[in-house]
Amino acid sequence: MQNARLTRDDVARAALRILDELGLPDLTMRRLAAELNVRPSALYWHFPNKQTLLADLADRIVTRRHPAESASGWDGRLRAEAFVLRDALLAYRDSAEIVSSSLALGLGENPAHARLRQALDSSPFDAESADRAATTMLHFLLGHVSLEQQRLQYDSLGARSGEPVTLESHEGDFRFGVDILIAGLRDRASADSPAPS
Amino acid sequence: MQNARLTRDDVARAALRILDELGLPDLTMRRLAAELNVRPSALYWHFPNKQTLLADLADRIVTRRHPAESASGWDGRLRAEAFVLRDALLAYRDSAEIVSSSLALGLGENPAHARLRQALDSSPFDAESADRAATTMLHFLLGHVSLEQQRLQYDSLGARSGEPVTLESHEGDFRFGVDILIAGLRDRASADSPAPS
DNA sequence: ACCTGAACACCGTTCAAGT
DNA sequence: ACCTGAACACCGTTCAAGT
Repeated sequence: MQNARLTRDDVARAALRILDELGLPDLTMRRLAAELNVRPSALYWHFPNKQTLLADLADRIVTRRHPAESASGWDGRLRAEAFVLRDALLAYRDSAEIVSSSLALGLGENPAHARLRQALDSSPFDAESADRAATTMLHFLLGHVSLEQQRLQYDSLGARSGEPVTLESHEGDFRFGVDILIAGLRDRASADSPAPS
Repeated sequence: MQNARLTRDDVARAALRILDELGLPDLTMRRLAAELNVRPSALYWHFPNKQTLLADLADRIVTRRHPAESASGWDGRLRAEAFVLRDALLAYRDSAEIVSSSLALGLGENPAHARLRQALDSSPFDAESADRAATTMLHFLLGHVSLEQQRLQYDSLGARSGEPVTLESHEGDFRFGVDILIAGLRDRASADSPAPS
């Protein structure tokens, strides 16, 4: 049972395992070290601190699924990207919270934003508006999935008042938000480009 | 210098003071107790735990400013409510994060959601759509202000790459999102009610 | 009713020293 | 280069006991 040398990758992957087995609150440096048969201080050779590790996880979670290519038009692509991102987030417990806080800390360019932004490259919006549109979508998306994941955990834990809150209802809520946003963007696009007045 | 008996209200108000003087990370039960010249365990007579205290703060922050009445139409009211909520949040440091996590924990009906929802009472949407619309707006709003507050703190702390990020640019981003959302809702409202096809 | 004292069971992080 | 040992400076929470 000799331990092979640890790589940065080993650490991140073990962290992801703990994350969706036990959830974010139980993803402590000490727990992670124990999982890797190593003393906690060893982790600080591979990552300068916990925040950096979490940012790395956020990247891995978001990058896992690749962009949807088939959709047509900037609106179709933006919509497809939003759904793919939601799927990617739903694959790991508490992922939305991790991505949100990494976004807030602003460590590097956020890949989730970059992908939504890219879908808008073929749109009639100027760079500033495209950025804002991507940000608006991202905020809605993270807020929605964050809440969805918390509800799932609460429900599985038993105690919840009233309705069971089905998966379909969550997807319906999500579709509603995405559709509203895209309809609003289409409206602005047609107001901006053909009639500068 | 005799200490008068502590009330629940005293605790909450001291917490709010610490919050916008030092920020959420420094709002610990031990620091709060010290501020009130009391031992940490004393706080647990007034609040069962820290989460409940934070939920109480979230309520106070959101309820501080009262709803805008003057706007006309459900869209005008929704827009006004969104701007008032943003103002209320900007009045306290890290408030968006507190409101978000209280929302996630789902302690009681969220007052922020209730106010956005109320603005939609006069809209043509059915109850489910109105709920979804309010939720969508809330997610965007909290995500936006959360990021805005983090950026403000980062900038004031010095180290930041590139642009200074002005207050106006944040307000522009916010207006953009709100306008897109409302345009999308108007679009759906006119598609739903007059032409069922 | 309201609070203290003292403990329990934890955290993230640093850093000299080992191999 | 990679890790241990040991410490530092903290957390939230509980609960018997005091007043």
